[in-house]
Amino acid sequence: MITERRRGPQRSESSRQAILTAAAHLLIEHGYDHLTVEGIATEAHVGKQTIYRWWPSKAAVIADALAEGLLIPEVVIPPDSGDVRADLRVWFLTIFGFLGIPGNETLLRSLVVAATSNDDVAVRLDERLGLWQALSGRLESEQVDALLGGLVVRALRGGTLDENFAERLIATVIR
Amino acid sequence: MITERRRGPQRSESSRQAILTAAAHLLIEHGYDHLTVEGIATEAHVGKQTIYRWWPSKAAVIADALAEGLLIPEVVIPPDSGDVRADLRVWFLTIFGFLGIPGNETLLRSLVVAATSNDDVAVRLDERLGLWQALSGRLESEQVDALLGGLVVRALRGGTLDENFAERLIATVIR
Amino acid sequence: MITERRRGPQRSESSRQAILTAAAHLLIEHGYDHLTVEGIATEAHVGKQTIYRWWPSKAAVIADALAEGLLIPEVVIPPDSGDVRADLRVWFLTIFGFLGIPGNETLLRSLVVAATSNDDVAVRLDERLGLWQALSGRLESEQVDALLGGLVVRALRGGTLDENFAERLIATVIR
Amino acid sequence: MITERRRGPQRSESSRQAILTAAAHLLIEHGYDHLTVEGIATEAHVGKQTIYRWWPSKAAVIADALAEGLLIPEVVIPPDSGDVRADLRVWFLTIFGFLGIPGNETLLRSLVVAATSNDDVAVRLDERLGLWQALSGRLESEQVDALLGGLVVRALRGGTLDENFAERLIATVIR
DNA sequence: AAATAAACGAGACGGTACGTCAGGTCTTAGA
DNA sequence: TCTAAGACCTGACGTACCGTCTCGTTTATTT
Repeated sequence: MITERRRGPQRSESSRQAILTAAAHLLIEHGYDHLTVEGIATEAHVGKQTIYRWWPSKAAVIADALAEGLLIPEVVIPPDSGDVRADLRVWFLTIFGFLGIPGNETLLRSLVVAATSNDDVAVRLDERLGLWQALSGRLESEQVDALLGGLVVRALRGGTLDENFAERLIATVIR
Repeated sequence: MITERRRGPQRSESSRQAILTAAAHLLIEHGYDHLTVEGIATEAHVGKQTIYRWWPSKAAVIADALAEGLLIPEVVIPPDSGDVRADLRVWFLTIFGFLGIPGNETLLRSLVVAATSNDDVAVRLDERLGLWQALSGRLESEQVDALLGGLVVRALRGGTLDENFAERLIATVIR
Repeated sequence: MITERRRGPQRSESSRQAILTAAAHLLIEHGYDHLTVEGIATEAHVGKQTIYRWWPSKAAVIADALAEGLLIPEVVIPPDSGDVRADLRVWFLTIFGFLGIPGNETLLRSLVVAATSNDDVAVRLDERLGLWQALSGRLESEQVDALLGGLVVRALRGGTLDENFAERLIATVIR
Repeated sequence: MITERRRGPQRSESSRQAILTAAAHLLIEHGYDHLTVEGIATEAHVGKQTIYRWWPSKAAVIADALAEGLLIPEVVIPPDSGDVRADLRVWFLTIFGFLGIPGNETLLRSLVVAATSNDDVAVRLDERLGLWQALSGRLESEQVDALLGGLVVRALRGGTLDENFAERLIATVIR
């Protein structure tokens, strides 16, 4: 197979990385509103045009940063142990651990806003959370909606996210 | 007892109404981003300062517009018929009816973004949706979270919102 | 007569002065190209919009700075002594004195470029030079053209501007 | 004598021509400001670097375009008939003919701006106009300055350029 | 013939400035 | 003293070009 290569300079991988890293950092630090393309460009030591050349909007940059794992670490998707409730318990505790880190509640709000405004972000966020992959075929879609939605609503309301809540939410939705 | 009245003109009720109406109209028309204080002021034939004098942010204006019922009509909260599932079924269909109106999916996104960014909006939105009032004492909090979260996640994903989905979500969460 | 006054704040005279002063300074310092609206705004401690609100282009700002005498000092127009050649001799020497100051040859180039590109600047520059006022009615228009044009062409070519040249140019054109 | 030839391809004459032609066309069409190196490169189907490799600035490109006769056609310099005034009359009418073509007044402004900003352009423009060649040794330098300057000042002011004006300017300066 | 090197078209890069929009504050005249 | 109007400074938007640099190709001269 012939790899068709353009003539002329290739896209700079180092700039791409710098942009995504800067965007992730600024999102975590200052939130989605307050996130500016100029700020990203400055922090990444990059021209603004280099961002606009490759991404249509700052939301698209965030979507890529998500996909690269710069915002949410790889969620451990437990192997199918056969016991769905046990698998879910592990998943919830992982998420809770992440959300328990100071500042990450703000990050969650930013990501919800971004995902609500931009479908790409929504898709990447879903991938990151890994709930669908973990449960594909093992649960009905409305069960997944209820689990994920219940978690997010609880978190945004500032409710406590502990083992007890996980237990009760799982018990509510499964069976 | 003497009612202490300030000297000078009082707050103009007509301006207040004009501002809330304009804000609601512009939110529905153009979405939460693209909603600007200047735009509201212009549409309401009001000085910008008149907005800033009485509200700290555009989110606060939206919170008031919500409270006044300018964004979501009064949700019919069915009387406690004794049958929680039947009551929920009515509630879901009312909400689905509202979300089915063209443009209201965009409004939902705007409201989710606003509520995620601002607690006042979140509180007013909850009031409007009426789920908590309807079910206070009749369901566990994680059940309400699961129902509301499930609905919102489904709607934001663009999934179909019909009687069948309501039925299955209710069946999942209750019992 | 009733002076109809707008409601709201008036134009800030201090900002206007700061803008014109900054523009004059930057033009003298760096030349017409290299003169930027952003630079003027920064030096004048003024928002860019305040410039764009009142002037359509940087050329218009320069036209006003010229009119205010911030670029070329009041040219002494000698009273009509009856002897046109003597009056012209004084005028030329005044101009030569101005052009002899280091940096002012660059300023001349900037002004010629600005005047060539923008009619307002041309009119204000003419006013400042005062040749027309001084000689209205005493010379034919082609004589004035020849005197002014001859001076400018000579100056732009870098030719020496001294009493001798003035004498010869006057002798050429008058009589 | 050995012609020292580099190894590798020679400068492309077709690219050089395309660049000068494009520059001339764009200058005539859009004026000196609005003339961009990128625009020239695009119109000439040439890489930007090919321009920067051979010319230090866009002014230098214009100087070459002038020298090639792409902006001002060959001015017919009348043979020395012995009658300077008659020779000048012919020269003026030729120039007036050129300036009378619609769009060429704009071109004149562009050329004056370019010549004022860049000495090479000034030299090439002088060559093109041919006034100096025509009159070398027959007139004093201040006479040439007065003739050329008078013409340019008149033209830039938008004054009419006709036989009558030529006659009077010549009469003013010669004798 | 192979190796070498410069010129070419394309266009990505870090930047500067553009002209516009909006934010939140301040000022004025009128009610 | 509240209001409508709107000027002010600030800062971000998305675009246009700058002048430099980097590719992969083409072409002409050594070796």
